[in-house]
Amino acid sequence: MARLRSPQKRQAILDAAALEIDATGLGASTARIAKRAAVAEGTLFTYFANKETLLNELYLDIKIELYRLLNSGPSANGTLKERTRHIWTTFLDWAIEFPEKRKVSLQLNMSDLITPETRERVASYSGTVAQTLTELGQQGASRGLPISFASSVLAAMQEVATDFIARQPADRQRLSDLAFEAFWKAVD
Amino acid sequence: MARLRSPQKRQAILDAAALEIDATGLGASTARIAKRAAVAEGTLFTYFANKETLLNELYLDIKIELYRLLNSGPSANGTLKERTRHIWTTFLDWAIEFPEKRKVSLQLNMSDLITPETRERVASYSGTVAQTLTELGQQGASRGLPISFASSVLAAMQEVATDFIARQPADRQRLSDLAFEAFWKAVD
Amino acid sequence: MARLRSPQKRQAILDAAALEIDATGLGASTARIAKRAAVAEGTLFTYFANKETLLNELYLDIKIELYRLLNSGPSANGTLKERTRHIWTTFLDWAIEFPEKRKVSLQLNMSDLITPETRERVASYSGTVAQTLTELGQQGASRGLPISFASSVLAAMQEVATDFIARQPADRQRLSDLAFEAFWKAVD
Amino acid sequence: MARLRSPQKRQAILDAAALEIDATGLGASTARIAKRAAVAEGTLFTYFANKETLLNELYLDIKIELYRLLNSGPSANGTLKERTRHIWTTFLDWAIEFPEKRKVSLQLNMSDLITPETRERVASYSGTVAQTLTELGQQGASRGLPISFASSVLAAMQEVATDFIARQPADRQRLSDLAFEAFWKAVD
DNA sequence: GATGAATGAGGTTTCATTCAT
DNA sequence: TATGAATGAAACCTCATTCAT
Repeated sequence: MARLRSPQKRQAILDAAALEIDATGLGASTARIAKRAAVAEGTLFTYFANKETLLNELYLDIKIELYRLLNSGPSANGTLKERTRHIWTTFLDWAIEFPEKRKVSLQLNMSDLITPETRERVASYSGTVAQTLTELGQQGASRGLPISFASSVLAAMQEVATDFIARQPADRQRLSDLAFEAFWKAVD
Repeated sequence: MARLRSPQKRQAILDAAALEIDATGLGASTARIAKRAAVAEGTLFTYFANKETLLNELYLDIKIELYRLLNSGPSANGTLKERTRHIWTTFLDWAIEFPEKRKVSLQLNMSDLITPETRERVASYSGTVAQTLTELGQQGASRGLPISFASSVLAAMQEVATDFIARQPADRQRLSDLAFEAFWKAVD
Repeated sequence: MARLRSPQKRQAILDAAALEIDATGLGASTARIAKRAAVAEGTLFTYFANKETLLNELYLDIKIELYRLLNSGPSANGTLKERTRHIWTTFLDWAIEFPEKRKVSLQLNMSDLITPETRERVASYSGTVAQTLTELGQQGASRGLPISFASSVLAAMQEVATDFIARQPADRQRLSDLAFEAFWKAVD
Repeated sequence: MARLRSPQKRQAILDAAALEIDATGLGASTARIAKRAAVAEGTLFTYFANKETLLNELYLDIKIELYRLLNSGPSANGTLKERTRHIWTTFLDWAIEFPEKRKVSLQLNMSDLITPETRERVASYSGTVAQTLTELGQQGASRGLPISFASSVLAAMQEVATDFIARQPADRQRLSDLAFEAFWKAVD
């Protein structure tokens, strides 16, 4: 048997890519990513066929991690508001802890690089969160609006809240609470 | 920089840049931008010192145009809700009419290319809109939140609404109305 | 007006390509070709869109020059044998004088790089030579063989003769004469 | 080099190399050759010290096989024409049956990769064919020409005939006969 | 001022070869 | 011996910018 492909090395490349893209944008060079991951330039391409694939895998990796967090905890139990609140809090915790992942995810999402196939793969990891978001879209206030409208508003307001908390970390709890209540009034 | 020969040529380059960036991202080459603007590659650099400057000027140009629209109409009169509604509608009209400008503005805003100076210059064009947004941030529901929170929520929900209208243009009026009311509940 | 693209520079690149390919094969790098032509690496690509195009243009360039030589002189006059003999001699002179062009032409012809379009363009330069070769293919000895058979034999024997003359340059005239007579017996 | 484990594996690599070079030229990568041979990338280098060695061995392998065929059959008996005709037919059969080997052999022969040592080793396998070719070169028509001239013409015309037969396989026998007679007139 | 050819650094990717397993 | 991950030089090509015309 030859050397095995190392999951750690793969992850190191993904992590390096996130940091590098955070620092310099989607134009971040594969050479710099490899260097930051402490592998040779060519090694990157034994783990990812090309840069586009690397970026898609990075997006998937980030989203899977986020969904795993969102789907943990007291999932199916609780009222809709409680479950939505859990999503809200979990997302904010993640976004504050890993600002580079959040930023990279947004940039990749906005770019034309993410393939429909990757989006499908991402969706397959949504788990019980999807059910909560669907319920959210069927509430009274969303009458006449597409089902996914409420979850889009949730995502948008999470981003807003994250931005403000990042600027005023000391007020984290209060900002999170107030922003969530504002959100809830919009969709309830 | 001396006074420039042809304002039309300058604007042609900015317009071409917006279209090209919309099509291929911030990595759009100056050569392609020049070609689309029907000027020589070198000419671009007589109007803009370098690519970064071009992108900053493009951002400024887009924002100025948007602010000009937002500040037109029955500005100071009317209730806060009416004035906010005017902003909402005007933005959506603009975003639907010029999707490439909206997209480019978002991409530039998220990138690290826009300098603090540019942001200041942008702010200097905000006009009476700023007053309305300030009032919005001082309303009851925003108690305890930063003043700019409400306007950030406004911007975020405008984006969400634009996305949904872009996908269902036939429902434009209804989606706009319902989304605005949802927004208003959040901040009122 | 800006600087004009220089035909000399273009030709310098083609010449450098021929020498470089002669020395190291079709894998000759564009960097080395550019260096030998005394232009920057990037300059090569302002004259030729890519390496494949460069090689096709090189093939065309070589063939055009050869056809120009073959079509000069007392073309339409003389017997078929005299005209064929003119082709024979002219080719040998060229092949001995420019061995690298001959070799590169053979290598390119054998590779899969030359497009049908290039071959058509080459054919359009064949001029009166084509008429002579056609007549050659219609002679008695070629009965039952494709028309182009005789000209293929001519080309093949020219190559053989060139090889021997290259190894025994002192016997040039005699080898050429004897080889031509051998050829003529084959097709007459 | 010690005795090699598996002659089959060695031959599989050589066969794969021929096919791969036929498909993509001398630039064919060792990785693809190994893959086609169903061995690991590194294994290729346990059988051949490096790529250049592999190509030399491939050339030798092809030539040995061809000489083995040419030297089979009613070798020493028969007239010179009959023996030459045997070479002619045998070569054509081989070239039509293994077009990729013929093409690769030509490409390698023209490249600068084949060492003098390899050419010597090839020559050592020529067997009784060498005698026939020598006799051919001593015939009347070749007076004044190098001894090897006739055999070079033979090889050249075999190539021409092969090309035409490849394009008109239905006329194989007739084309072969006529072309051989044309050849014979040249050297007899 | 306008042009676009010229530049060479830097981008992505391939590749022959090595070497840990 | 066999494997295939690891390597980094080198390949082709793009690009922002300069500058001769």
